[in-house]
Amino acid sequence: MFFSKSFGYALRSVLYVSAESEKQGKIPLEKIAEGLNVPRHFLGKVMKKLVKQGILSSQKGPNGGFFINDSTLQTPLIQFIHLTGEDDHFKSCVLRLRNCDASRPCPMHSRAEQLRDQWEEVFSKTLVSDLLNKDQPNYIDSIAIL
Amino acid sequence: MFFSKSFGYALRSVLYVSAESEKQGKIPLEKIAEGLNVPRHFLGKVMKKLVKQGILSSQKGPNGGFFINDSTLQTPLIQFIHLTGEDDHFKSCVLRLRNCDASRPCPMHSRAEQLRDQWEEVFSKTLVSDLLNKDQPNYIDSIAIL
DNA sequence: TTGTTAAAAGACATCAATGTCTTTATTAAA
DNA sequence: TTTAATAAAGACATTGATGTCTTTTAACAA
Repeated sequence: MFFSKSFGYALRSVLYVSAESEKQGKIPLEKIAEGLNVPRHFLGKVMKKLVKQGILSSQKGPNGGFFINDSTLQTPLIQFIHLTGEDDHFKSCVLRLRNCDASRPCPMHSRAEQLRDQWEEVFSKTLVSDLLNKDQPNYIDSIAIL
Repeated sequence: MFFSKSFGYALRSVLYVSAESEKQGKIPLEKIAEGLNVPRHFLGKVMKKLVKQGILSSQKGPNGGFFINDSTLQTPLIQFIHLTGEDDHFKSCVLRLRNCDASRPCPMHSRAEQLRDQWEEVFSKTLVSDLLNKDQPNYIDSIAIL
């Protein structure tokens, strides 16, 4: 029921950049890492994936940094699961049995399947924009402290 | 949405011992490890915890092994979560933020809380006996292959 | 009592996720 | 064109979960 740290870093970073880029333009890694209290270089690797996957854009050089693009706000959360390679959270058996499926269900199969399907639905239908609360004055605080 | 391997080993072992102990008496570690296709010595550590926690009993020496006790079949699945120290699956923030709670919710808080509560309820209400299907002739097969 | 069996315990190995540090590549500004 | 800023990439370290191997402890049987 737990996703990786990388997942959390990725989602929080996108929310951070989305929220901050209204005031400022591009946000450098340094600032994201400080703002979210996250290890800088490790975050760098996560950001790289976000850019490769097209969720964010980046630019090198002076005044460079990360910024949102046309798809950023419409990104469903399940994309962050793909990013961190945790897709099996929605597929694989809770007991980690290989040949557990509808035809050969493990004792937990049906109970777990319902709950997993609900998670998958939430993560497929919820978009980044749904998590952005621009009315909340201290929105950044809600994603800041690790 | 994923629990540890230890969790799976523990639950499957208890189901295995419960099912097998009808025919035979005590089940030695060796046989459980073979029957479930699980690394023997690692399983030994998991079994030790199951005994310490009172979910199973054990006896050393010739004809010894693991066997069920009065509480085994009435054990709720959440006990296996306690065993493997994964309680935070039901408590902690999906984004792993420390100060995320009802008063300072992260953007994922409410969505995740509902789903986590449902998992917790299933794991609290489902007992080992609910997963034992004695009518199914090849019940062991359903928990056997890793 | 002695030997054998099996759980319990401990020491170490492996692996993946995470984290740190350094180097390279690219872009804008001077 | 040179320099500085910044993302990208790579090498290595750390840590916790998992796995293997050996030693110790306890219980039954001969």
